Parts: sequence; structure tokens; C-alpha cells
Amino acid sequence: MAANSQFSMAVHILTMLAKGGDENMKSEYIAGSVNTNPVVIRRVLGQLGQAGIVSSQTGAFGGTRLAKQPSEISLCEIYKAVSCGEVFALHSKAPNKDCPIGANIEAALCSLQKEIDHAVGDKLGEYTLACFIDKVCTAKA
Amino acid sequence: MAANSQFSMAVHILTMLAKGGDENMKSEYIAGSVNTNPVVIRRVLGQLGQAGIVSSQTGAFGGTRLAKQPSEISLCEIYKAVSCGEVFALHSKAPNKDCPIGANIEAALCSLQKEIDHAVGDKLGEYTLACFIDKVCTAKA
DNA sequence: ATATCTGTATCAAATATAGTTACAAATAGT
DNA sequence: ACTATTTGTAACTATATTTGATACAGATAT
Repeated sequence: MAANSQFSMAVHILTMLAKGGDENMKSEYIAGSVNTNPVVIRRVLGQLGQAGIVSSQTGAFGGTRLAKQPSEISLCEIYKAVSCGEVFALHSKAPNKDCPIGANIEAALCSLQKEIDHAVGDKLGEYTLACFIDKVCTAKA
Repeated sequence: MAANSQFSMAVHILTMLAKGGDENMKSEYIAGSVNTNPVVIRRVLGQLGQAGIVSSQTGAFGGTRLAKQPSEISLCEIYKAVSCGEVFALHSKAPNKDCPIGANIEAALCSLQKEIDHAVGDKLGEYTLACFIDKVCTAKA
């Protein structure tokens, strides 16, 4: 379980919240659909809350709801809210600076990394949560 | 050290091999520039070999060299050779099929996943190893 | 034959995710 | 004020992956 499925979970959670409208939804209820523990849901909700995508209330009859309309939430902002945003990692240990290639390759890789990550953001930005929910629903029909 | 830096390593290794021309290069020499263990290098070289990007020889005076010209090696094929090729993972446990959203969201996420992964492949495909090496060298100047 | 180098198996250490339990803090309703 | 409920978060375990290291069989040039 090392591959990062938090984006998938986040989209699932937000799809549920969108269906729930303006009412507070409990983490336990969402957990039932995602098939996991409520705490796992609350952890993801915490990140989505910090990003201003959802809004939560503690206490009795508390829960979480969307902070914006589904048509105003892009998949890009969901991705950025819950992931490190890097498609590939740079060297875990710095290369040998005494080698001309080792000394200069990190900067070139970093520039490439930014470009790839930007391309992912752009592609995800083409979709909103509302778009995505349409896809889920047409599949159902 | 859980983030996957194999693509960065692979590009580094191939940059070294390109500079080495037609001669066999030892894993130990490459490891000196990447600043890691020769076995780590040989593992990545094994994947690049299976993809037909490099060619290795065992025995005395053995080593590895490029199997194609740097201008004929795209960064996309390097990426595919050494990574799982998925920007984000699907649910680790299958969602609840009794929930209409849980039952249909996996297909929609899978379709989105393919589209994003494809976008990354396309973007990486815009560059060849030769292009990348130019970037490393101009940075040096 | 001998020395050298790859290929690969195996093991350990570090790190990340997922899942679980437990509990403090907040809040609605009585 | 009291109670029941729900979030937020800390702490812990299990699992998986990556990286790194040691060891050795097999191949090959001299």
C-alpha cells in the first residue's frame, strides 16, 4: 500500500459531498462508500479543508460540506491539496559534484520536473468536480 | 526514501553513457557520478536493457553502452522503462459496490488516470536524450 | 587459467501509506 | 448545565517500496 491513492480518495469524497448538497455529511458515512476507516476520511478532509475546498463543523450534527460549487472546484486544486505534486523525484542523494555531469544534472532535472508537474496540473485543470461527476453518472446510466 | 527517483537516475546514467560514446562503461564508474552503489546502477541498467535502450556485456572489459543514438531516445521511453507510469493510484481497497457512487467511480477514475498518464508521456516525448544533454551542458557554460 | 565485470539473490534500513484505537475539544438539543 | 455526537489529532501497528549493501554464479578478454 505504498502507491498514493489519496487523490482518488479525495475525488471520491468530494463526489459524495456534492451529492449531499448543503447538508453536513459525517466521515463515517463517507467511509462506508470508500470502504475504509472514518479517520482516513477525516485526514483527507483536513487537507481539503486547508485548501478551502470543504468546510467542517465539529460537535453534534456536525460534519463536512463543500465550500464551493462543484463547477468551481478544479481537479487540479484537489490534486495539489492532497499530493506532493511531483511526478518523479530528484536524486535521493546529491550526485558527485566533481563530475561535470553530476554537478549540473540536478538543475536540468529540476527544470524538467517542474515542466512535467505543470503539464499534469494543466491537464487536471481542464476538469472540474462537476465534469467528473457527470462522467460517474453517465457510466451509471 | 520512498519517492521514486529511478527516472532521475536513469537519465543521469544515460547522460553518462552518451558522453562515453561507443565504449563500454562500468557500473562502478557510473556509480561514482551518481553517488550510489554499483548494484543500484546495474538494476536500473537492467530495466533500460530490457527496453532496448542500452546494451551490456559481461566479463572482463565488459560494461554498458547506448543501444541507440541519444537523438533517437525519447525521455518518454526512459520513463516507461523505469517507472510504473502512474501519476496517481486508484483505490487500494475496492469501494462499496452497494453505493451508486462507489460502484461507478473506479471506472471514471481509471479513465482519468489514463488521460493524465498519457499527458505526461506526451510531454516527456517532446524531449530526446540529446535535447536533455544540451540543457545540462549549456547550464555548465 | 586468471582477472574482471555483469546479473541477480538476499538482507537491512529508512520512509510512506493505510488502517486502527483513543481521547480532547466543540457543538446542538434537552 | 448536562448529554450525546462528531471532528481533529496523536499514537501505534502493519505493509509495501525504495535505497543501499554483501555475496556469488556466470560470462569473457587476455
